Amino acid sequence: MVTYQDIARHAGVSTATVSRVLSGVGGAVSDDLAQRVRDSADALGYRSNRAARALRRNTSDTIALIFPDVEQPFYATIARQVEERAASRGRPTVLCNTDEDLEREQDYIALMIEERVAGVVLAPSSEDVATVFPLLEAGIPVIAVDRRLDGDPVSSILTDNRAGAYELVADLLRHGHRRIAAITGTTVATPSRERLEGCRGAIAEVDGAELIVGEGKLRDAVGVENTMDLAGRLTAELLSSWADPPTALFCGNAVITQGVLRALRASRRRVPRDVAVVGFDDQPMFELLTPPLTVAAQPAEEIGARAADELFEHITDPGHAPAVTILPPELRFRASCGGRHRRRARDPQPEETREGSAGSAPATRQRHQ
Amino acid sequence: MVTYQDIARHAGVSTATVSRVLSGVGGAVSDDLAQRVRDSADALGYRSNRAARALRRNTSDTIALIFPDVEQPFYATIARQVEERAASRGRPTVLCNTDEDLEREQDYIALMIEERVAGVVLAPSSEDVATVFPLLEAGIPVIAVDRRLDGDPVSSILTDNRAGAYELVADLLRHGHRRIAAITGTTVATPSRERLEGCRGAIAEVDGAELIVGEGKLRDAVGVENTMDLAGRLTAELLSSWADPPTALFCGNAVITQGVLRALRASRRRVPRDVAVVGFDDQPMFELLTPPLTVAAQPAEEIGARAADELFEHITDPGHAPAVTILPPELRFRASCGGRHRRRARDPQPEETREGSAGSAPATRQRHQ
DNA sequence: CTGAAAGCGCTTACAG
DNA sequence: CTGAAAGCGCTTACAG
Repeated sequence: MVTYQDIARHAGVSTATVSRVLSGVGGAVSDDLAQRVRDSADALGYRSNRAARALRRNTSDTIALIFPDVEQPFYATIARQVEERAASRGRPTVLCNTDEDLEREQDYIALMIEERVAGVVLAPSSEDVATVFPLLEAGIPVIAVDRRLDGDPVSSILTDNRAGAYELVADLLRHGHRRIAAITGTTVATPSRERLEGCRGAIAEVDGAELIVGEGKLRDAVGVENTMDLAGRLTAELLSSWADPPTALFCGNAVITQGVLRALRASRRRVPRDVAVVGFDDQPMFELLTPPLTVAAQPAEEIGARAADELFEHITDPGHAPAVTILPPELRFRASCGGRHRRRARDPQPEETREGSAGSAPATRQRHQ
Repeated sequence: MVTYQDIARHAGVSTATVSRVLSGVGGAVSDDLAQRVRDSADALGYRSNRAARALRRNTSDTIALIFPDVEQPFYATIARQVEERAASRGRPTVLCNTDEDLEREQDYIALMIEERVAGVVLAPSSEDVATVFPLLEAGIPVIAVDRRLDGDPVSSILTDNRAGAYELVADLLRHGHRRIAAITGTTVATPSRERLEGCRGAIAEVDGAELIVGEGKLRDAVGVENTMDLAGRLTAELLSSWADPPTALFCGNAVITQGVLRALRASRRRVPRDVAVVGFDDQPMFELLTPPLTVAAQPAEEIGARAADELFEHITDPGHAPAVTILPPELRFRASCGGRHRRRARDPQPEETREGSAGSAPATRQRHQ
């Protein structure tokens, strides 16, 4: 193993000079010496030792991702964006999946502190600020994505969940639906809470409209397959065990949507004839279903890109003030709520797609002092 | 910051004893002292410093994932499995996306060596063994997934690509198709190469059958959206620019399948009436399409689980011999190749699903010395 | 601009 | 079983 010692001897300089040249910090070095150091490093086949650097600097270059589950495409996209930006700066990215388990979240946070990571992109499983205390205490910058924390102690970047859910339910109401069931995940975290608020807001504006909330039942959902199954089971219950079953379903995210659609297929129910369906989150295949699904698409790439950019700003400037960024979802009205877009499956027509943005475009940004 | 020094003073022992107790290695310690050390560590709120440990041991606990793209569900599933198993051992997992770019792959490997990672799970972008030389030279265990390297210098875990592709194309042939186009990604890596071989094998058994290979055009595909677009464009070309266009399409993976289906929808082509489609890889939504899609599903979870288990064995026992594990895909014959399963879209019936395993179940395992 | 030297927090022969 | 002490490969005041 080649060390600074070896390079210093080879180039006839001190290890301090080697460090200044190869790490790029600690002051200027004359062009002459710098070149000699680089040549010696190349000649000897030097490879840096990041552990030694991290020990000395008391921080690594690593960026941590703490998410519920990278198997969910929404988080995979964010992970991809952050990782790409970190890599371009020579920073490794660590991946942690919490499955919405608060204890695992705490364990991962402790582990990341032991790793002295340079920063964390976190989709917290609750809005309890205590979650991030250890990180803030350790002086590690945190950006929340998809979710926020009480009082917004750190920057958050998320979709306008209320607006997206409101528009989806409003579309169901416009199509005449009055009994609408919302199937969402754990309501402890931001998305379910805000999306339900959006649903309720739309419902409240129409006389006789009613929202059936299938919340909570998915609280123990772990993993994509399991979540789909639980969503499907809940769907079956809702549609069969009520004297007056809902005529439309609001699905809280893409995984739930898939579980719901699978359950409807299994019980031979047709969309939208038997029951209308709208969903938060889009997926490439949702457009190819018969009928195509009406959804609110989240700007996942932009959330990831902004999270990375903002995290690097906080790393560079620890005094950087936290801000909450709320990005508008893209409403994609297709044919799954019935009426307007309905057509015979055997006679496909080009689908009308009304695309629009909900919420105050392009983004709401709140600065905190 | 609390260090071993502080704990040693507090407990009235040496730092060597503290290390033996808290790291669990370096020899036995009397119960009495051990308890005092643990109590002191708790009392002082000790947090370990993994950089210091890594520097001293000359290896970190970290497991590295080097994949084309975690946005592809297949890799996300593997990442999830490995990460989960690493976490249960207190090991962080680093995520690297190469986009099949050989230079980025080399850069990531160099970075992982700088990190002194404990092991690597790699889906190499080529079969060139030179890829893993630096890792092997650095004494870092490597497991290849989804792909192999020439001469199999390291353990590999992958699907029986030939068998899966063979069965899919054989089903198309059984349905009377004779001009079949294969749309695959880069052919430098194992999956495309082996899947094409499987296609050719089935074609060769039927007189007058012909395989049109749409390979290579997707070589520069970067990212999920871009790959879908390129696959779609290639589909449009194949179906329109030929005097005698193919009547069936073999899609090399789930991303390509989605791009192909999107292009068929855009050009108002119906499956299987206008063109039959089969795909390697399954997705929850593929079953809900009209008609449901015939696919060869990969055991992604098992690949990830086995990769993790085998990697830990190599870390524990550096002499562990490399082995190639080939897992059978699950053939899911649905209705997208026409005939048998065809039904009117407005009159859904429970679909017949013939599930079977191709290849020599349960797994082929070759030991190398 | 450059170097000598201390030290980051651990681990590990070595001696007892 | 336990401790004194060296040292892993860097970085960084400090002095010149």
